[in-house]
Amino acid sequence: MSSAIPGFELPLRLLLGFRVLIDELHAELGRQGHPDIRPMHGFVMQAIGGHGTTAVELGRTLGVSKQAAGKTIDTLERIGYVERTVDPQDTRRKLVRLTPYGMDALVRSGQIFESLRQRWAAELGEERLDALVTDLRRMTPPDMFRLDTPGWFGTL
Amino acid sequence: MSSAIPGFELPLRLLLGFRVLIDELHAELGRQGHPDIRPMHGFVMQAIGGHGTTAVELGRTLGVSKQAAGKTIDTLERIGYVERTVDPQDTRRKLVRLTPYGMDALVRSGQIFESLRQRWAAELGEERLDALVTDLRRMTPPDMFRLDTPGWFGTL
DNA sequence: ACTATTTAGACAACGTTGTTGTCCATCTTA
DNA sequence: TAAGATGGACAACAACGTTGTCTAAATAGT
Repeated sequence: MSSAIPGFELPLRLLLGFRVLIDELHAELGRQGHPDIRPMHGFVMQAIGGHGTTAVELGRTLGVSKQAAGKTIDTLERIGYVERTVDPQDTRRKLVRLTPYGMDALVRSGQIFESLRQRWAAELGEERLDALVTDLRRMTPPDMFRLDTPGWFGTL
Repeated sequence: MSSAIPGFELPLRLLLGFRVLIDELHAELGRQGHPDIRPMHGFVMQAIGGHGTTAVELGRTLGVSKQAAGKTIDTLERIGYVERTVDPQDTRRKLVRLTPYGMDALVRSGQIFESLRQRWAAELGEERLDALVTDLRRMTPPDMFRLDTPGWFGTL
């Protein structure tokens, strides 16, 4: 299309593919009782994981400051996806844990992603989809959790 | 790794692949005389294209408000990548055009993307890379220029 | 031709999310 | 026990998005 130079297409298609999956995820999450969740939140909850974390730790995982992580936690707490509890071992720390509602969103996200993957497999064939993921795995860093994308794009 | 559910990997790898390419692009652009350019700017300049545009038109292309497009143009103007000229046909309109410096960045971006693509081809094989792009083209919308990604991610 | 509507752009106010700097309480270490 | 490191909160600021309002200019309708 408008980009005559073929090199432009590779990054754009990667981004578009990501967008399509995320948009479909959130459309479906909205139908399944999670209308307020935003793309970023899924990443953050994935980073929080099942065993909980702290603001500082979360900031490190996401590649943002502890203050930014704290604000995101504030938001997720406000809409009911996480809760803060004190750490009896270390009174300074506040453990951030997913609420049952948050766990529900995370589980559903996994299921929806799974069904989206199956849709891609039905369209492309399991073999080619495997090849695609395998090739991407080969060209990308091994630690999937460099999720500092919010902010990485967009800031001057 | 941490995501036990395989469906999570597909979107993350797509995003990671995009990130790797964009990060390498900007590292190289920095070396080639464009240290101040940001990921978003490449997209915007690509959207502006060779024949110029206006703030309203640019906003529509990028999927943001005309005010947001105007602010981005302000920034690009300040750092010397675009210039505004009046439209003699319509005195209300201000045509936004790439400066020679901006054109240089766009041309270099194309060349760098091209060499990155070649690196991927060397690693994966031309055939598999073609298959990857072909498959992504199949699963993504045809209009590559829905570049409203700045803001789409990240906002509550 | 005159008026009414639409359109382009500028300006202001505001919300969100990131940053850095500062401060205090608490844990760790020497 | 004293000194340093760490977790978290608070404030100030910057970047970038939004909506609303306003003016000037082009276009449409009568």
